[in-house]
Amino acid sequence: MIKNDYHHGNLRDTFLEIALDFIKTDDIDNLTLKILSDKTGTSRSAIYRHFASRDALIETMIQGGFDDFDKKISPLLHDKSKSLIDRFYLAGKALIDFAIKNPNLYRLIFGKKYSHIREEILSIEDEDCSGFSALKSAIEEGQQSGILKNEDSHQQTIVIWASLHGLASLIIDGFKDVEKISSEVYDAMFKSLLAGLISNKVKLISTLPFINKILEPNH
Amino acid sequence: MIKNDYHHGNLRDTFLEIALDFIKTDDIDNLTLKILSDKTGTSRSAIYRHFASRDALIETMIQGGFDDFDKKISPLLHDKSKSLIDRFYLAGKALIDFAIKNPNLYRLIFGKKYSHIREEILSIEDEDCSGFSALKSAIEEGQQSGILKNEDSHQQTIVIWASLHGLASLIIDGFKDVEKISSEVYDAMFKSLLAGLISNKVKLISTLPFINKILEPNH
DNA sequence: TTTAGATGTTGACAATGTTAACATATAATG
DNA sequence: CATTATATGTTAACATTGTCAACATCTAAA
Repeated sequence: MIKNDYHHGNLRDTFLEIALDFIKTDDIDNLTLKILSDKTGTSRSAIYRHFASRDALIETMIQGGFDDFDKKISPLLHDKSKSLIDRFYLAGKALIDFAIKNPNLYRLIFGKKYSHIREEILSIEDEDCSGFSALKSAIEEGQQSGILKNEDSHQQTIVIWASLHGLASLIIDGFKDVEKISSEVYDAMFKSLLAGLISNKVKLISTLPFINKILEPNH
Repeated sequence: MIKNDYHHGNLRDTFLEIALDFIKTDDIDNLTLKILSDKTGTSRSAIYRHFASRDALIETMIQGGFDDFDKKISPLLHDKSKSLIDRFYLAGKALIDFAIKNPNLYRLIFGKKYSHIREEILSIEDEDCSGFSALKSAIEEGQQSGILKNEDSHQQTIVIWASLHGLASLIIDGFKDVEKISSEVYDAMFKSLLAGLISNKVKLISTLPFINKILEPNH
């Protein structure tokens, strides 16, 4: 391991750590190379020995962030020890939570500016690791077991994903009215989504009291 | 009117026009003062006689853009010559259309960066002009006439708004899969939202064949 | 006609991302 | 061990950016 006055030893990882730490409290646009060099005690151009450009650093951040995101969402949808409805509820809530806890990272991952990186990741990504794919699988599972209406699963997946993404965005993008009641609104949205998804031929049971109330016949 | 070699005559409006024209095809981040000065044949600092800063220009753009947006959405929801369901459908589609036709403006208006301006506009705005308020009124109208479930109208408004905003965002923020089938997904989302909203005690009729099909009892 | 105010220019500033040329450490090779 | 190639870091410069102060010019009011 290289480590002395001249060589830092692990600059690449340190830059990434600092950058990921930075966007916990500030927007990526405000991250300058000077901040990175000051915090590492290096020169402003040292970063170019480890990343082709500032954008390349950010793209690496996105890859890591996407991984974190998938790891929080995907397992919840795959967890067969829970009912399908519960899994949907918890995964959706996890998405909102992730956005609230990491607003700048969430925006970075799902925003327009670096969408080419996201699309690249999505195209390479292992099917079962992706949160989106996991949601689609769960929906198809529900359709096969007769719990959910038998409609185009890809469209259904997008509808749900879009709804959650929209709510997350409103919450973290400065819509104060929404931010205030984010928790209740998520429950309301889940109700609405469920009503649009479930087949009315099957009676469901959830372990979450809140959800059972929704599922009652004459709600 | 001031107009000669030295004085442009209407620089302020011209700057705004150029800027609004610019974001038809490019992101606001790429709009520099040099672009504005080159296109007007003025110096790079001329803008400071009309706007306190680059941000101030952008904030003015947002005000105008928000106006345009409201003018496209609000009337559709207020148009009592159409059935409530039709109004919902058309207003939602208009929102998606606006985003697709003006992606950079849409992002500017509803993004995080200038949310303080948006919040200020929303707090001042005439209730009936705001698209959000119009949606809320329409929902309450539906609740009173028994068409819609009688739940918290503010929450319902946010749920619908968030869903549409999420779909619009996915479409314009580089999710190629969603962009491809944006039209069909909107219809699917509308179905889903409707299922979550309508009271199952009342039979509805829409003039849109697509919607009537959804409303059939055993769909 | 004089003068105040509005509007535009010039030249400078610091901050930014980036690059080329140079410096120094480590690692590989003989 | 000595030599050399490679990796890593520094320095100094560059163009671009938003911004501002000092100055210039035109319009409009007194």
